[in-house]
Amino acid sequence: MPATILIVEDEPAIAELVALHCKHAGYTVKVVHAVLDARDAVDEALPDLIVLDWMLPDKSGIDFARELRKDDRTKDLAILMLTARAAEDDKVRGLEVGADDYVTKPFSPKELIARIKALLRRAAPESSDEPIEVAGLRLEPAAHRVSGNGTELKVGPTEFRLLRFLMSRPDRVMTRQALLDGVWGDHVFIEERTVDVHVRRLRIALEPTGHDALVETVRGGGYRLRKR
Amino acid sequence: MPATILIVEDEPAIAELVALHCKHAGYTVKVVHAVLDARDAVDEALPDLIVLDWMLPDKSGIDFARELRKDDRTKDLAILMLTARAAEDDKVRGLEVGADDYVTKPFSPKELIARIKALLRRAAPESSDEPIEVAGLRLEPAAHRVSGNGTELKVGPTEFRLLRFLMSRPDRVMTRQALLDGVWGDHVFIEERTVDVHVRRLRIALEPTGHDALVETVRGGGYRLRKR
DNA sequence: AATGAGTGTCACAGAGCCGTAACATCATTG
DNA sequence: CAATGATGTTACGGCTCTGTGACACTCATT
Repeated sequence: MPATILIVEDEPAIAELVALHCKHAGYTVKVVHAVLDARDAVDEALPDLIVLDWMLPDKSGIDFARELRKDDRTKDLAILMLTARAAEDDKVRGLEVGADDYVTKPFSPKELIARIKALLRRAAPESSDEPIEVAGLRLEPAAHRVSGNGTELKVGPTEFRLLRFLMSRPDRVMTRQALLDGVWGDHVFIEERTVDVHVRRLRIALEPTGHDALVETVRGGGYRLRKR
Repeated sequence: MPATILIVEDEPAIAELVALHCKHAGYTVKVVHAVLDARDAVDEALPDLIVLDWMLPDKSGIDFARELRKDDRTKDLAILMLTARAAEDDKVRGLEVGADDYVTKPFSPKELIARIKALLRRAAPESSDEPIEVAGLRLEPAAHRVSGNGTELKVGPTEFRLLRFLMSRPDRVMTRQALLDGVWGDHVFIEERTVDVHVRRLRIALEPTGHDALVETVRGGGYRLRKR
């Protein structure tokens, strides 16, 4: 049975574009243009995923996302936020208000669908604030703290996000592009080689643990965090 | 396997600039100056990506993009739109109907190439990421890792692809040409004997498993991976 | 203004990988 | 058994990729 997607988007052109691609991808689609209508739609039939614009006529998409997170019924609803480019990445990342993912406008339809699919596939939200433990490392998002084998590690901001991203998918080879997308955000123009430098900085930061080669290089592929 | 890029741009100076940078980045380039010519070019040889100017003499680039999206053959074609700065972001955002990304003029060549690279990478098809197990070997595409009887094996990039290809069709005799096509890609000019060398390297890589003759030679035929 | 941390980019060197040639060995055929 | 062709094995030059240190720039704090 096809998943249903609720699109909350003011601008008709974008709403139509998104709806078109979702339909084409085989999903059932419902479009509303304001938060008020969105509430009704959610009450009426719980969708599997909400594509939510950041800027809406009656209320901020963020507020609506917060609101959804508070309600038990919609607490685990997958939310994909649409943001304007002006809304800087850091801002968005800093405000992480419960959206499971976000896409900046203008977006590629292909990318949008890919992210929707990804969200629907994994029920578990990845940006949880729960501590992660992998390979003897412990990362606490809330406290912004990393420790390995009991000792606390000094990890810079970028390295922290990099490590978090790697730990969220241990044992999996991440291409430099994937890391750029996941750690720095899409639509950012940074040399791929820059990833190498931050990987080095991360490795140095992880040295006090004693374990070396926690972050492995896959030649021609990217990097991978050892699971154990 | 260089990707081919079709540039649809009226202004000669810009067309040349873009073409130059694309060529320099190793892509095959074709330049046309109007939508009419672009249609022919697409019909003749499907490009991997189109750099499309917003303003064209005979027809709007947007209309052409819409047109491309409707055709099944070109539905998933990567489109990078070039827009004048005058066309303000909001306008672009609103009207954006199928371009995968866009760059405003004047643009930095670096950014342009970065975006092109990103688009082409994203367009690359992802083959199944499920682990394969054959003859005591376990190959995990996502982790880019091979293990035999519990021990991890050190396998180079080409050998990895070779093994993956063989494991995906166990017990089946693969000619050297089939291996070249499947592992190296079609239309690659490489000596068939090179396959032999990589098969040897693969055999060496698989030695730690204890089992020998996992990769069998079929005289006059090619190679085959034993199923068990 | 000075300082220091954080970041992105670059250049260089070394390591690893690749395709090929050349020679050795094996299988098949007569 | 000799001849012939196919395959195994090794070595090597060239090239790509990665590690690493240095540097400039920004931003916040002093």
